[in-house]
Amino acid sequence: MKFKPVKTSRLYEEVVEQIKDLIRTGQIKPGDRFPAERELAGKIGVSRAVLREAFRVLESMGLVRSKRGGGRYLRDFNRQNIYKTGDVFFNLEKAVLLDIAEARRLLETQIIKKAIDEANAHDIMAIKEVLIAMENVSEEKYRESDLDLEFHLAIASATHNFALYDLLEAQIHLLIDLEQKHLLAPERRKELCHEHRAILRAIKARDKRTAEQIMDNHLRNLIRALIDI
Amino acid sequence: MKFKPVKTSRLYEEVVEQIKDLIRTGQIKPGDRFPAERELAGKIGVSRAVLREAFRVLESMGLVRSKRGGGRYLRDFNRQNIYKTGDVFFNLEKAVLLDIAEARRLLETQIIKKAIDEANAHDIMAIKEVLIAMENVSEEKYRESDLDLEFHLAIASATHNFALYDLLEAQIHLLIDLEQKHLLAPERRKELCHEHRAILRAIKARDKRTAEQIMDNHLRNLIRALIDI
DNA sequence: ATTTGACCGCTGGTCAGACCAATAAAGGCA
DNA sequence: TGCCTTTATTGGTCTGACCAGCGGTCAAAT
Repeated sequence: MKFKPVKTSRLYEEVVEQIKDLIRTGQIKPGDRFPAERELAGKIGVSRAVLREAFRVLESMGLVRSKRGGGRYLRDFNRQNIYKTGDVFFNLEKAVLLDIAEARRLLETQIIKKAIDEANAHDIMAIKEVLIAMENVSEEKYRESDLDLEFHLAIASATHNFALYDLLEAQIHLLIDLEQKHLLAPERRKELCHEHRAILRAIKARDKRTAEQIMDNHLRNLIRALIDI
Repeated sequence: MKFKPVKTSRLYEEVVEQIKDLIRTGQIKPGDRFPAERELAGKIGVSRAVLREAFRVLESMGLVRSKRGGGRYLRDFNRQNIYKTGDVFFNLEKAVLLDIAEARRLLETQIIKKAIDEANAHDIMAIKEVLIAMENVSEEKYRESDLDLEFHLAIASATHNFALYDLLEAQIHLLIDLEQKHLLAPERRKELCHEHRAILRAIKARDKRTAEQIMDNHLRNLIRALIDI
């Protein structure tokens, strides 16, 4: 039996999203001042307390600066740690995405080598399972799931270094909507499976050079596709 | 003239810190329930509103789970993205620190190569300036500043890829108290300058192999020191 | 004896209104 | 013109109130 996710009943979360939308859509730009607390609360239709809770969260993410007596301002967050800001940037500029994808490529070429050093039979089995699932699952289910990403994370997991895992996870998270768009074409899926299989083979053979090379190429393809979008 | 950090005039921030302390010191362990809102507010001596703002922040970091009618619980955050949880873990276990340091090593060996590809004269000058400052600054000022870290960040900056920069910055931030402890011995400082100078030389010569090798060794030293602690 | 359902006390969620403190702009004075 | 005072505005905090979900109690129904 499967049930649907229950709706979140937290007002402040919704408010956070609304404010993030203001930022995303550029209705408020870095340096701009937000409407006064009381006014904004009235417009959104929540109490001051709820609005403040929302702003606290944004504040702790470094997006907003509050000045008593002054007002609230959107900080200049572009040149700021994107990994804390999180999912504000749903539509990152292309140049930023390219940077992230490139960083991921460099990261994963290291991860695959480390994984080959550290992986045990159990790890390899886990990777294999993800791959098999990806090869055999129905078109529809594939579209719903992140099997491609899971494959990469399974490898990161095999490093037995959770810092590397977290790093890659954060990286992938920022690229996720992109992947969804690009990686789901049926013919691309076949290619992916092919490349994944080759990677797994190299891992099994403990062949670092080959594995690194395939992984590197694998991710360069992603970057190339990104450029074409 | 240097001044001490100004005391934060935000109550909720202080409360966040207090709660983090509860977590750090293990007075509250994953799965445990927090005291009821009203009770806790009374004990800390703040209003409910302030306490709630603090919990919102912790909640948005994934540390706490609130259940209406149930209570607030500390989540099981060890197996969770450490880069969002941030500075909760001031005293990370050694194994975790080793993971982070290792991840940093792998990251920086990539960064240095990328930097050599992308650095322009201005970037190199910036790196050089940090190095010179580190060589000439007085013992006392050195102890106060993060010149060693700045050197590494200057290199990351030379990649012209801000994702890489952010990644390294986050990584370093997690190790910062460690560095402070270890890197400040006067004799170690000389070594560091020596190694840094060699790195800069390799960058100028666009010699990737040498640069990578020195950097790798540089960071392996850090890891070794970590093990000895 | 077991199930059902109403009830009650606890918890977090939300609200409205009040006052304080820092800020910035308007106004007054030299 | 330039400095100082005043004042309206803004965020910061507190209080007390009520709502809504959760879990246990306990009696009525089966």
